[in-house]
Amino acid sequence: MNEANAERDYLESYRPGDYPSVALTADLVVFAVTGGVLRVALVRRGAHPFKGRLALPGGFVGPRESAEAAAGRELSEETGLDLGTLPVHLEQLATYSAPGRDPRMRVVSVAHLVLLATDGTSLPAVSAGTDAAGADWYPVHEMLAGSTGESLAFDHLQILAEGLQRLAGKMEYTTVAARLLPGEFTLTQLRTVYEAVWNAPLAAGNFTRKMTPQLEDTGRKVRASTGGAPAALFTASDRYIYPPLSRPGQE
Amino acid sequence: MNEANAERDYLESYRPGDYPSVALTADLVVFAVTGGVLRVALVRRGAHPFKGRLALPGGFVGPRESAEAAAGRELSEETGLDLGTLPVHLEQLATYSAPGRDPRMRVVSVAHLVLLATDGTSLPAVSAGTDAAGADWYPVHEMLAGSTGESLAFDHLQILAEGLQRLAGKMEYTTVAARLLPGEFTLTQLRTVYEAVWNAPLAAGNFTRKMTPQLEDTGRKVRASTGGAPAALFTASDRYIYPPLSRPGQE
DNA sequence: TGAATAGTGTCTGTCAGACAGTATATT
DNA sequence: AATATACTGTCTGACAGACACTATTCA
Repeated sequence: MNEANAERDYLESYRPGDYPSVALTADLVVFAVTGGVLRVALVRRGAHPFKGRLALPGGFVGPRESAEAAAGRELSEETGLDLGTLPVHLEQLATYSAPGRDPRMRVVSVAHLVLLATDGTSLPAVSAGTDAAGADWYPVHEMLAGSTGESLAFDHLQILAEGLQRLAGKMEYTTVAARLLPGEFTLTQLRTVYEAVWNAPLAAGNFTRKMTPQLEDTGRKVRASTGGAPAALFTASDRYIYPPLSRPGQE
Repeated sequence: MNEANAERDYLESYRPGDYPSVALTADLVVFAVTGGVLRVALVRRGAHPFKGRLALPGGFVGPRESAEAAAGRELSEETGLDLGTLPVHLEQLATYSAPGRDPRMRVVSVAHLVLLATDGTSLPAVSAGTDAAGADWYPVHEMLAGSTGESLAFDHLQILAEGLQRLAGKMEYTTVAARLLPGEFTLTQLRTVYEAVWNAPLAAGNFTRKMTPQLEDTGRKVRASTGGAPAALFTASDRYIYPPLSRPGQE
């Protein structure tokens, strides 16, 4: 009997044993920037445990899908956004598996970072999914500073903090911040995103000088509406910035 | 009935439903540097599927432990090393959940990055665990270049590649490379680690100048054994290097 | 003394940070 | 004209890269 036959016979005779099994969920840290403020989509829990508390949107990973696929599916179910049409950035953050993190049962969560493109003024409506009494956008830095009076369910505050850390760090050496803006944007819009995520002001002139060679110039300019020179429109391809941007207050 | 009672009653009446469940494993990317070469611990599979192929060590996550705890447990079971005594670096890498990645059943793997401290010349013995016909150390860059003639089981080649990428990247802005060395080490030893991981030579003089202020000087010097000036001994506390080191060939 | 290694000094080009100055638009 | 915004120019200090040089050990 050759190896291929041995392998096929093995697979046919195999019966899953009593391996420890866990329920797997995909949780979402969905970021968007409006009004110069970084915001995260949170749902108000309508059921126990943590009834009435805010939580990250998420749901169970199906038996025939990856965690990433589940995250994308949850995103469209909760927000009505379609990953296929919109250029939505989705990446895996980390997995949270501490025993007892969900008082009901053994739940392991694969957290994902999602960046929604907005024009900087309006936010897509988030709809409450199952088990949720409502959903809305909340300012990230205020949530983490605890100045909103709201606390998050489960270990979701930690997940939110690590999501922000990932985004803020990645913006130093990539152009991923552009995923929070429409396909074409001005340098001022991009700088606003950086300032919202880093929660620190940046010098406009130096930002232009550093960022311009990292972007594609469309050659067109935006119609100036507020008085002032018309700004050039850029597009971004995901690329590495080298040497990286320096973040104020990091040292 | 108040909220606390409602929550308690809910938990008591709760019965786990038919949520999709998965088997969860913790896989290990264990790195060590000897002879100026970055090596990874791999086991030879003794059972189907992928019998005879090399694979990352790992095992199931128990019902009452986190993925990190399982990774530490597997590490001592497979290598005989104790996380409690040795300063072993362990961090989560990523979670791999593609359906069909294990032909037997639904298995989701939380991969972990482990850095073992060595003196640069000898390697700790790795013992084969259950289901393994053997275990040994293999050169990472050769494995990834495919020049060893060995191929890895499952999606472990991708996990290995992402483990190397994480380590190489983190070494730019932290002193984590010191976790691959004993508690006290010389700048030449540390530079050797950088060169092994980055697979590129570094200018010794400039490396010293950049690295020295990031480390703690013990004030003592190593006994020179090869002829040459005695090198100063340093220790490292995990800290951020700002601005980061620049990696040759990154641009 | 010669070889090998550790560490410092020096020069140059690049770039970040600060900020002034210029250009182009709206009102 | 006044004002607001976009962008460029300029200066300075810091630092990376290259490399020469000195210092300290072993054989």
